[in-house]
Amino acid sequence: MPRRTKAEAEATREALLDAAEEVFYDNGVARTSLEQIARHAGMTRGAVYWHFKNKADLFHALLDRVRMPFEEMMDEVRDTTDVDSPLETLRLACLNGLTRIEQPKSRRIHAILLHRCEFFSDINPLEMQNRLVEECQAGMREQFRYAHELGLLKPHLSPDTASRLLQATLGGLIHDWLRNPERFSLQEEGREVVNTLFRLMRYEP
Amino acid sequence: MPRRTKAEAEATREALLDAAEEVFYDNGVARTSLEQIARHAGMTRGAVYWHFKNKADLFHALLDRVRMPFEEMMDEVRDTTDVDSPLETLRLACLNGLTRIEQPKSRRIHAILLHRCEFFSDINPLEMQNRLVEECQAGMREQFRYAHELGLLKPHLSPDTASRLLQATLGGLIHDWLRNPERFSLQEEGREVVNTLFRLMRYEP
DNA sequence: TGCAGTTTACATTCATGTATGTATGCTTGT
DNA sequence: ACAAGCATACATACATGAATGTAAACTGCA
Repeated sequence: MPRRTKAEAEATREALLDAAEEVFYDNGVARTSLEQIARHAGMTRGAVYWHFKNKADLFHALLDRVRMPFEEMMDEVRDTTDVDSPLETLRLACLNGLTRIEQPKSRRIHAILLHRCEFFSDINPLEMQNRLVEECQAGMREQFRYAHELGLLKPHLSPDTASRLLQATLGGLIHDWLRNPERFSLQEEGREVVNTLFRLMRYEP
Repeated sequence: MPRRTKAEAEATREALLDAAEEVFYDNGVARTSLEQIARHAGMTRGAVYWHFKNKADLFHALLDRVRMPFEEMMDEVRDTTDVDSPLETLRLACLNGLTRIEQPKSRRIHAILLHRCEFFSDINPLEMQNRLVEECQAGMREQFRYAHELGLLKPHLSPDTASRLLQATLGGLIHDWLRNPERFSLQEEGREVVNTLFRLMRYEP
């Protein structure tokens, strides 16, 4: 019995994406068939092929639902708090990122992108990861340069190295946690690591 | 034309593993068929099925060729240099690790494990990664505790946090680099990041 | 000659894409 | 206002190709 109205159709589209997200997360992208996804959403493959061109198209649609650019996170911090130090803004944005990635939806998507998909058809997850990372890196470097000009960084700590260090640490933290969320708490140990790193980088006479 | 002697058979086994390594690296594990691997080694699937039970078995054999435990790296450093500070030993071991992972063989295997395989049949790459990481983490924590007792760590920097920080940074660095080795040099920027982190953690009156 | 090593041939499974069927909603002419 | 006709939103059926595993045939050393 087909859904008819526009709203209902949109609902099944979302249901299919939700289903894909869960099944991808549980079984990996390569191992899940469109049949599995459809069944998990209470539909058949016909519905999938109606809403999406193919598996790759569905995958793109999945990622589009959760993308959160770095710059927006910085802006968000600046809007909601009144710190004027770039280092503090950056630190809060990082903590913010950790919190976001704990949300089930965001967490599943990132886990899929990082650990549960290889390249297939026209999709290269490594390129996607790279885009995210480089964008993030650029934003961080800008803040660190600003902090450097203000003399807020430890002497002999170049903005470039600082941004690479933070980038690596954050990336590693998220990788590790997504790989096994039970191993440690992002909100406790994770924040502690980030705060510690900033404390080490900040110049205090 | 079948290979006959034991040595020749062993050679084709290695050739098959080499082929698998390359094709897995280029196309991902899921997307490569045993046929592709065999052809790439100048053989047919029959040879593969003679030497390995199936794809999963071949995959295990691949990983077994390059495993390098953390403890051994620490021992290696202690043997070849004469530093008595745990922090220095640790730092050198890390730099050592960066150098090792640049070797084509090691680099390909790790890239496959981190970025080019999802779970399939009885294989769960995430578990394998976890084993490596936890083992490494335990070793680092031990060294940091020792350094802490000797008063070598910055005040307010707990050994646990320090080890988590280093672990995350190293992991992130390696992830980032393996994802796109052209983006930066492990030997230059990578070492610089590690050295900087140790400089920040070390206590110097 | 027997057997380790390798090829070839074959049966099976399974996912994909597409074509077709169909029921419902929407629109338009009157 | 209300059918007729068309578009939408699916389900079903089928054709295809690709990968797997296995069994049987082959080949040359021992």
